[in-house]
Amino acid sequence: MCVIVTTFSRIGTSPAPGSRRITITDVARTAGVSIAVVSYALNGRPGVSDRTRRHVLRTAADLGWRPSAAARSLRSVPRSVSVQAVGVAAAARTTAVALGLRAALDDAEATPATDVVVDVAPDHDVGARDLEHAWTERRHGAFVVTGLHRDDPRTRLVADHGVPLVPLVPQQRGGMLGTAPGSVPGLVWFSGDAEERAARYLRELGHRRVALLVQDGHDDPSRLLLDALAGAGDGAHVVTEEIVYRTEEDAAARAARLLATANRPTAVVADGDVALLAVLEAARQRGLEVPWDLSVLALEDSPACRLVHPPATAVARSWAELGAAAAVLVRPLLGGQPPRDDDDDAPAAAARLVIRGSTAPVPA
Amino acid sequence: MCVIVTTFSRIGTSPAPGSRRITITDVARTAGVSIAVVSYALNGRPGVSDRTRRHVLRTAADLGWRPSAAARSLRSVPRSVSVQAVGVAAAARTTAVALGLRAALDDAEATPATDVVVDVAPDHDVGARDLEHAWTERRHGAFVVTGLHRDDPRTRLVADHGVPLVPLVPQQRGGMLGTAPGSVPGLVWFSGDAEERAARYLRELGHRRVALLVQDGHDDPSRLLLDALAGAGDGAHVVTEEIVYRTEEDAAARAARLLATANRPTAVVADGDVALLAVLEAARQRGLEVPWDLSVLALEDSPACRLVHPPATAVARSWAELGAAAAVLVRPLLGGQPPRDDDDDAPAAAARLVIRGSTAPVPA
DNA sequence: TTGTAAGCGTTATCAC
DNA sequence: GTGATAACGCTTACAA
Repeated sequence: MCVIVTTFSRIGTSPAPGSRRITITDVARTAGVSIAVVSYALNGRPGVSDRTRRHVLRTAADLGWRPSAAARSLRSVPRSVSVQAVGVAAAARTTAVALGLRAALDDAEATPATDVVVDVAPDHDVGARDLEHAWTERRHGAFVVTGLHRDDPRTRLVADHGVPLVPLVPQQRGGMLGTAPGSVPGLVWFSGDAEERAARYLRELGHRRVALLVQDGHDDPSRLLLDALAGAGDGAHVVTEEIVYRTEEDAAARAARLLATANRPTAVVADGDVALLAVLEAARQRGLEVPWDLSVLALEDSPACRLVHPPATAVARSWAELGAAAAVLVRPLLGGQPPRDDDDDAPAAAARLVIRGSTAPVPA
Repeated sequence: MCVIVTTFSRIGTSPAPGSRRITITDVARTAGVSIAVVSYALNGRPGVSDRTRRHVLRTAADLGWRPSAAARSLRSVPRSVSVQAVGVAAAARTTAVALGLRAALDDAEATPATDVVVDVAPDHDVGARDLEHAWTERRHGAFVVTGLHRDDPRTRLVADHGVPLVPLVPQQRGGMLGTAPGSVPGLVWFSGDAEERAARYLRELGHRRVALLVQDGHDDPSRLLLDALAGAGDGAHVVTEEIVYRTEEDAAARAARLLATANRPTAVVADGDVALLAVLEAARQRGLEVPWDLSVLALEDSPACRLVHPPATAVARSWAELGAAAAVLVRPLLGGQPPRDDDDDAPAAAARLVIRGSTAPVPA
């Protein structure tokens, strides 16, 4: 990034702590050119002879020059991206997005390196405030958000403050967000119809009473699933029930209560590891054997899905892949260009249904 | 933060996207004072009359002024902290640290708000490079790291580049890091002797063959536990075995193999959710009943520990609390002061052993 | 108590 | 192709 540092001249040359920064002025003086030339050379801009450019690059590397993020941001769009995580529950997902994004951005031969950071907010409202502040303070050049839901306070930011938002939505296009009034430009979404396939799969297995166990305040690919379950096809009516939990204790309690009801669901959809484990434990307590007495389907694949018994059928979304796809939208924003408006070729990552052992036909 | 914005005058006044930033110059002009006065007033510095200060604050709020992070960082230490997460596995923990830290930093009446971000690196080496770059580019004022292990490349950064590091170590003081050659100043650690208590507990239950299932490349509170298990007390010798896994598949395979051995351990210590679930499933497969046939102890409490059956005995560390404790060391760094050297009153958070149903005496 | 002005390290616009 | 030089928004001596 920035400069391919031929580091041999710096071996053991630990810059005395507290010593003055090395600036392009130093590089210019050492190289015997003006700072303008150094700037051009360092940024790979035309207008410098190749000889000079090489010389400058060499000098900068020898001196151990590194750009000052602050000075740079003072004039142009900051070369950093913030990915927002709302709540600890979203940590793993957001981390994956950040890793995918940084890998994709690094790929580019683009000289100036970009920094990808995660902003972690306790809830959606604080998250919205975070974004507004970070943007008005010009801390980052682009803001990636996940877990947008209908009426998410963060949606308004793009209209109200012009925040360069890149929303990642866990659903295929045409979902609620694409058509909502506060529609946001520059969406990135998952391709494929994993939720619909999951719904069809459950229907085909004969399930007619399905419950969803979802965490409070979370985005709802669950809604897509509900719609798909309800939206007939073969005419058979599916009774659905959405159960919202807050803590894992709560999840356990609700799962237990759910399975204790007279006509309990024949299938339960869990929105994450917590819900999954809660359902499995509730089933065990009541002596229900998964999948024969109860089918369980997870809406987010994870190591836990693969480790529990039986391994859980799950919708697998590669958040890292989605983060990488987001790079296409992030890059122009960092270049100071306006967000793309043509949804048509919005980048996407594939979501798919992974069938494992936790789902089976309804017992006869 | 910064200013208590009496927002009534901004209702509906969405600053036209693309409009020029509001700077202290604007505030100064509107308020009819010089920019120096505005700066002093805004930063709560002495040298401004109360009347003027209120007037300036009021004007800034009315105008919707927000500081420019870049311009500020250009002269002083950036008012932002980076918390580094190495790998997705550390995501939840790091997120908790960040939340705790930001809560603690917000608490302070300190006028200038601080931004806490998470830097997520795929591995320790990239993490070290990240830190070096972020520091030489002066992106943040302080860097919090967790999961330091012996010979961690990041340890050298403080000596080599003067990086203002605040390491969080998951052990009580006097552990390996405190005495290692590359000793780092300004540690924050957990108080209490949870690992030793865990070891003592297992010994008291009669366990003499204990295995540890730990992820590759992770920090080792496990080592503390091993030492404590080995370090006698009652003379009885405890045979320990450390098993390192990489992926969750690997964990499952190794757990299965471990329990299939002739004289399998009577207790297994898992370093996280993945290891815990792997062991539980391996036990189930072999028809071993936890805790009667096998005791399981987790080295990191989590929702999963509370949801599995039986609920897992675990060492509970409040990473959020530790993050909050770190604020004490972070604050002076953001003020441009040198790191504290007196380990003596290093802040700490409590780690404790939570005994649940997954551990029991060795069968007679 | 307030104002003026010199930086901070870049980028960008000019002349040369 | 290259070199001065003016921004960028803020902090901080120092002068008034």
